[in-house]
Amino acid sequence: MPELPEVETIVRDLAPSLVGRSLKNPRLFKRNVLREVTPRRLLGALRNHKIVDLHRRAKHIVMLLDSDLRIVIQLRMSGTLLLARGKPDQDEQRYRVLQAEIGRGTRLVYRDVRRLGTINLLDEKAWNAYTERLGPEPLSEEFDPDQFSKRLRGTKVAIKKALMDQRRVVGVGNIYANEALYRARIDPSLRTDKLNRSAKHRLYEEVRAVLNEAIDARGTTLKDYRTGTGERGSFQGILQVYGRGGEPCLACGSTLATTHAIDGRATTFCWRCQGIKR
DNA sequence: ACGAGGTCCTGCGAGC
DNA sequence: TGCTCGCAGGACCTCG
Repeated sequence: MPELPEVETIVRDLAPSLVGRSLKNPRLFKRNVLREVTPRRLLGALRNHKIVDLHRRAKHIVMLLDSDLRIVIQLRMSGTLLLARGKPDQDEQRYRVLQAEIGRGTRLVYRDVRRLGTINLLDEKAWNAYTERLGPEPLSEEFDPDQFSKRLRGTKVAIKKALMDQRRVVGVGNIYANEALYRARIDPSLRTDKLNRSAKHRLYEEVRAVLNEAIDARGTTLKDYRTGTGERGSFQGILQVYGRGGEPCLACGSTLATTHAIDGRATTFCWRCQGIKR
């Protein structure tokens, strides 16, 4: 679930407690989230190095250590990284994947119900090679409508699928793709090469607006997502289309529809506002 | 270059 | 109550 706003919220919450610190007693409970790295190497890196920076790139949490190594966490569907104190509750015990102590009775916990998330340990070269394949950050200052337009070139896939393609632009997943397309009044199934200049410009604006608003609301909690301090986000109460199939459109009152025709993912839209032929 | 579909996982609600 | 099925925020792969 976590998309850009959720990952950004977690990183902002955790950075003050983690940067400049080293972790103690790291423990790995489930090993199938590890990709290229072995448990031994991961735990060794956590044990022996201070955290010098924590930031977000795309939907990844990047923890830079005081070597050229970084621990890269991709939360995917149900991963969450948070600080916990006191006795771990049942859920934590059941779903924790990795944890480490940061002192004063506080621990850093990576929990993941479905364990589709991934943890990697990459040196600078491997990280650069990886991140170069990803698209630009939609909230960066350099990201302008022109760059967005260029990124959408050369494909006939549905605009919703292109928007979620992390090689074109990063950070947008199913929830915010639905929201941005609705807000920009664009048919999610429209071929990307058929979007006119004005539609692309509206989409650019709405992608940025919805991501910023979701960050302000500390993310969308449908089920598993928690902020870095273990709380629920609040954007789920502000969603206009996602999860509202069968309910009235907030703008025109038409009944919102849900389809799985685009890439097999739930797409909810308004026939009238998004100009879709029945 | 594209769409379709499978894969990694567990939980949950619907339907019987 | 208990079962089976399909679906859930993501990203990767193969096949035709």
